[in-house]
Parts: sequence; C-alpha cells; structure tokens
Amino acid sequence: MAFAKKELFDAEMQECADLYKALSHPARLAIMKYLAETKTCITGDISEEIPLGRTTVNQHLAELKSAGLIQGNIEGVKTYYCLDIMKVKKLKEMTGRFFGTVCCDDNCCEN
Amino acid sequence: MAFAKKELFDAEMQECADLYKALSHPARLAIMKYLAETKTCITGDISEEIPLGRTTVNQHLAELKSAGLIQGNIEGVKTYYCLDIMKVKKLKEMTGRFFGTVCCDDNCCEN
DNA sequence: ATTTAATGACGTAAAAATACGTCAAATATA
DNA sequence: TATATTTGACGTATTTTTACGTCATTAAAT
Repeated sequence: MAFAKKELFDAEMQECADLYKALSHPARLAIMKYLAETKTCITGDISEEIPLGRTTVNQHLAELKSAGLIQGNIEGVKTYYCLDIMKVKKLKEMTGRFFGTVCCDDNCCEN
Repeated sequence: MAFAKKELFDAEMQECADLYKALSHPARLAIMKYLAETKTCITGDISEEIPLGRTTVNQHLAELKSAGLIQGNIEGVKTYYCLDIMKVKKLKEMTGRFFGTVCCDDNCCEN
C-alpha cells in the first residue's frame, strides 16, 4: 500500500528526483567529491576516506553506479571507480533548468 | 543498528544532502515547480495538481517545509504555501559549488 | 601451491520513507 | 447555532534505506 506512484510524474522530473536521491546522503556526496579530486580513478580504498564500514561504502558506491553517476572498471582484484562525466553534466543541465523555473527573483509572499 | 552516522560528515555536505533528499521525490519537485509558477502563494489545493492523496501531498509539503525550502502562512482555515526564495538561492549556491568541485572537464578514466 | 588482499553477493536488523485513512480542531458559511 | 470546509495530527501497512557482518570468489604475492 505504499509504493511507486512515481511513474505518475513527468519523466524528467522522475529522472531528476532519482539523481537527487543518489546525492541525498553525505557519504555519497563525499564519494563524488573524492572521485573528482583524485583525478586518477580510485579503487575501493575510498572506504578509508569515508567514516563508514567497507560494505556500507560499497553499497553507496553501488547506488551511485546504478544512478549512472559513477563507473567501475575492474582490473585484477581491484575495481577502479570514477565519475561518469556525461551523466554529471546532464544532471548539471537538468539542475540548471530546475533552478530556472524555480528561482526567479520576484516570487511569492511578503518578500 | 542502521542510522544517522550522518553527523560524521562535513556540515555543508550534510546540509546539501538534506536538501537533495527534500528534492528526491518527483511529487516534491512538482510542488516546487507549481509554487514557482503560480506566483501568488498557493493553498493546499496543490493536492489537485498532484496525482496523490491529500494527506500524502500534505506530508510532502511538510517535508519541504522542514527542509526550509517552502513556507506556510496560515490565514483562516487555509494555509498558503510559497517557496522560501532565500533557501532556494542558498541551495543554488551550494549546488554551484558542488558542480564546481565535481564537474571539471578533464576528469577520470578513458574520456 | 598456499596465503593474502580486494571485492561483490547475500542476509539482516533497525530506521526512515511512502501512501493513505481517520479524526479532531479551527474557521467560514448558511 | 448548525453545517460545511480546510487542515494538521495521528496511526498504520508496506517498502526502501542504512549500516554492517559473513561468505565466496578472484587475483595477486609468497
């Protein structure tokens, strides 16, 4: 009785919401930032940068990956993660559009 | 055993994550957009614009409000909702900073 | 060949989110 | 005053998220 009425909404809104959800945990923002800073794509020692257990961090990585914001390249035993720039750019554009509709200066109430 | 390690993270990251979480449901994005479009601050007949039950929409409104993205002014029986422009602008700025650190052009991997 | 390291898969407990129904309070309206 | 309207509070069932432990697999190092 409590699920997935989300398809009832506009497709772009849906996609945008999903991406914001992917970014809605500080650990995932930290991962994104870390991956952006260490230009060389980084392996799962990301866990050492994040104050959470290894499996939990892995879970967050999986979420970012399923949202399409990062990629993981397997090389030997290690998996190298990196940002998916294209997706990040797409998000940036959608976000721009969102703020375009939402953030005009003469909106609302007693302001 | 499964909660709130979120305080372990940077304050801005935390705040940013909370705001993205507020925007992580299409209904809430739709509400934001609707409030932005109907310049006059709008009452709970927002429910009629959103394909969800009245109480559910109310719940989403409460979430946006507790995130600080909208305000609700009570007038008689009715409650007039509107965007909190200041907060939206703050989010816009934080988002700008985020994309600043994350979205450089020569990042990562085989791109 | 055996040990070590790195990872994802799987399971799980606790918590939060989602979607509603029902109810009561407050305010208009008849 | 009685009735209708608008709303938030509260309760609840279901699903999803969060955080982690354990295990198995794969590959590298000894």
